[in-house]
Formats: sequence, C-alpha cells, structure tokens
Amino acid sequence: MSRPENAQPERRLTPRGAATRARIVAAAVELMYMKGVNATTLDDVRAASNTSKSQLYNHFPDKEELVRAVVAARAAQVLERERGNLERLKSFRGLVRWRDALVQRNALQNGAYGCALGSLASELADQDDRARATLAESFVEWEGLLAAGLRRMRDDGVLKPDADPDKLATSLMAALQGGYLLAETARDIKPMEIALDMALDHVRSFLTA
Amino acid sequence: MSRPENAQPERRLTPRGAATRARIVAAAVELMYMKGVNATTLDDVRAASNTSKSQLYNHFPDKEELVRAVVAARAAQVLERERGNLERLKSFRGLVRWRDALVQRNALQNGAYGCALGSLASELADQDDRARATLAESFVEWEGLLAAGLRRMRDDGVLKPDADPDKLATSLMAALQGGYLLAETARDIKPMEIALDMALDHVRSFLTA
DNA sequence: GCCGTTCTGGACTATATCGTCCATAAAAGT
DNA sequence: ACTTTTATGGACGATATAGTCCAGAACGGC
Repeated sequence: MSRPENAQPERRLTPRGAATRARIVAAAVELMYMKGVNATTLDDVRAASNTSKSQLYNHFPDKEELVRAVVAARAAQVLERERGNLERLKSFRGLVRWRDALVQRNALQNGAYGCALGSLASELADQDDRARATLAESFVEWEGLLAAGLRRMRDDGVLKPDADPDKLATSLMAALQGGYLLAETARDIKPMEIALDMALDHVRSFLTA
Repeated sequence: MSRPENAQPERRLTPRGAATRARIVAAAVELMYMKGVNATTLDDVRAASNTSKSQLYNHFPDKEELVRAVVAARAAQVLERERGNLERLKSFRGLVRWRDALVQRNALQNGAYGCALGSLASELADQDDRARATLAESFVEWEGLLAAGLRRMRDDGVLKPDADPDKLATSLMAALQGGYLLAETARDIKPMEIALDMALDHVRSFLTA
C-alpha cells in the first residue's frame, strides 16, 4: 500500500536481484520449450539457472507464477522478433522472406519443439486461464503485425481492394501453426513448407498485378 | 518364447481382463485429452476407471506404455471417424461437409482441448519418440484419406489435372491443426473457420467448373 | 470338480517435487 | 558508519506420484 501509484513491481529489485530473476526466467523459458512445462521441475530450473530454492521463491510465489513469467517473456521475445520481420512488410516478396526465415529457423532443429508460442499454448490453454489469455493476446498481436503489412499492401494497390487483411493474417497464422505441429511430429520441415506455401498462394490470389 | 508366431499379445486375456484394460485406456484417453498427459496421474486414471493399482500394472508395465496405448487408441478412434467422413468424398460439397462436421464438433466445447491427436502430438513429440512416430503415421494416414478423396475428384474431372492431392491434403491438415490451436487458445471457433475456409478456397481454385 | 492361470484390492515403499524456513551475506538508504 | 532492506544457500518438511508386492478371488481348461 506504500506505493499505490505503481502496481507492477511488488517489491524493489536490486540490479543483482533483477539479474537473478532474469537468469531464472531465461532458464525456465529454454527448459519448458524443450521438455514441456509440466515436465520441467523447479529443480531443473534451479540447476540450469545456477540459483537456489530461496531465489526461486524470492521472485515467484509458486511454479504457476513462474510459468506465467515464462509465457510473458517468450511472447515478448517472439513479438519482438516478428516486429522486426514484419513492420516493413509491404510486398509479396516480403511475405516470402518472412516465410523463409521461419522455415529456415525451424529447419535448424528439424522441426523439433515446434513453435515457441504454439507449444506453450497447447499445453497451457486448458490448464491456466491467465496464461491462455496472454497467449491468445499474443497471437492476436502477431496476426496484427501480419494484418498491418497486408493492409499496407492493399492500400498501396498491391492487393485487390476486396482482400481482407485480418482474415488473411489469421489464415497465415493457422497455416504456420499447423505447419509447425506437423513438422514437429514428422521431424520433417516439409509439411510446414507446404502449409505456408498454400497460405501464400492464397494471398497471391489477391495480388493485382 | 512359447508363442513366437504372434508377437502382439504378451499374455492371454480373459474377457474380464480385456474389459478392465479397455476401461483403463478409455479413462486415460479422456483424462489425458482434458488435462494433458503429464498432468494426468495414474491415480486419476485408477479412480476414473474404477480399478486398482495392481490392475494398472497388470496391463501396463509403466506409465509410458499406458500413454502409448492411449495414443494408439485415440489414433484408431479418430481415423475410424474420419474414414466414415472421407471415404466417400468425391465433390467439393463433400469437403465442405467435412469442414462443417469438424467445426461443429469443436464448437460444442468452444474450442477447448483442441484436436485429440494434435494435443497429444504437441505434448509427446519431443518426449517419447515411439509415441511421436505413431502420431506421425496417424497424421499421414489422415491426410491419406483426404488425398484419396481429392484424387478421386481429380480423376473424375472435378479438379484440374495439375492439382496435387498430397500437397492439398497436407495443406488442409495444417490449416485444420492450426485452426484447432488458435481456437483452443482464443476459446473461439472463429479462427478455425477462417483457416479451413482459406484452405477450402485453395482447393476451390483447382476446380474445373 | 480340480488345478493352474489370470485378475483384483489395497497396503506399502521409494522417490520426486513443491514449497518453507532461517541464518547469513550483500547492498541500499540516510 | 549504521540500520534496514534485499538477496542467497541450502537444510528441511510435506505431499504427490510412480511403482512393488502379496494374499485371495474369479476364471478357464480339462
């Protein structure tokens, strides 16, 4: 109650504390991506982050809150990257480059682990409603980046006037997520490429030239 | 070694034993769909199936094997259903009916839990390679049902000769899976409809008439 | 009906995992 | 410099969970 003007930081953090917290979250993000949320124990996180039990519980009241921090961190990270890839999108070639970057990145691990956001969503959506809500917002924002680019293309006359940027963005995102899942399961990038190429073809059908 | 001609049944099962085993698997299938595999405990399964610890371990050496049985059972179930929906597919309208059935079913739970196979795949693909392989085969078979229908359409002149049934099937499956995931996360069927409609539009672009 | 096999109930063990606690160290505020 | 707050290490406790075991009931083959 002493600092009513700022609800966010429950407590003051020294630089050292902030660094520890960041190390914990970074380790948890990585572990939960590779092993899954439920299969990652706090002891795994403690070991990987070179911290101790008291540090974990100093920063997070329980595992659920750590998971939420992981979701928030991962979402911020993915959106940051995608902002870089999409904020200047204004041509079909740009969309192809976007596709290529995602495929290439996923090819490095042969599709393993899937989409950093998608796998969290699949595991958490029916288990933690707050995490689900954050993930839902993140997908909306991600689609929003696509939609904004598509809208620019439409307004520039690259896409026909009847192209619906929002629906196209959702379609692209679904193809991407479905592609990730099939690639992860098959341990083969191919289905992801096919899925994205179909979605791109659909966008292409709205091209003016 | 006494029954080298049949590797499958490790042991004889009485009708009662078979019924118990089926009850265990059915309960586990349901629980793991709703709560996730790792979040489902053997005690949950025991209680839901009205069995005891010894019954669980009489039929499955460990949890991992139960999970594999769950994967196999769910895959068989989904493929059975999809066989019914797709084996007579031979028109675009049939494809639309297929889409509608899936959307309607998923709408009943507002998208919750996602695809019965997809959510298992997401959780298990990087955790149990045998489960992953089974799921990968199941997706291939599911796509195969779609591909067979699309091939019939092409051979009947409904689709143009340059339509690629396999690629179209993979695209449809990716759109379906991505749609499931977005719907599950948003708790809203809409993105699934949009994703499938785009994929159908893509098929439509190969229509002759 | 008898005998061996399968099936069942449930107590029991071992361990993994979450979470608590406290003494001490480090840092910040004044 | 001194006090207060924040950070740390790690022992400890409580519980959840996987897995074992065995005595006895039910069942199938003959």
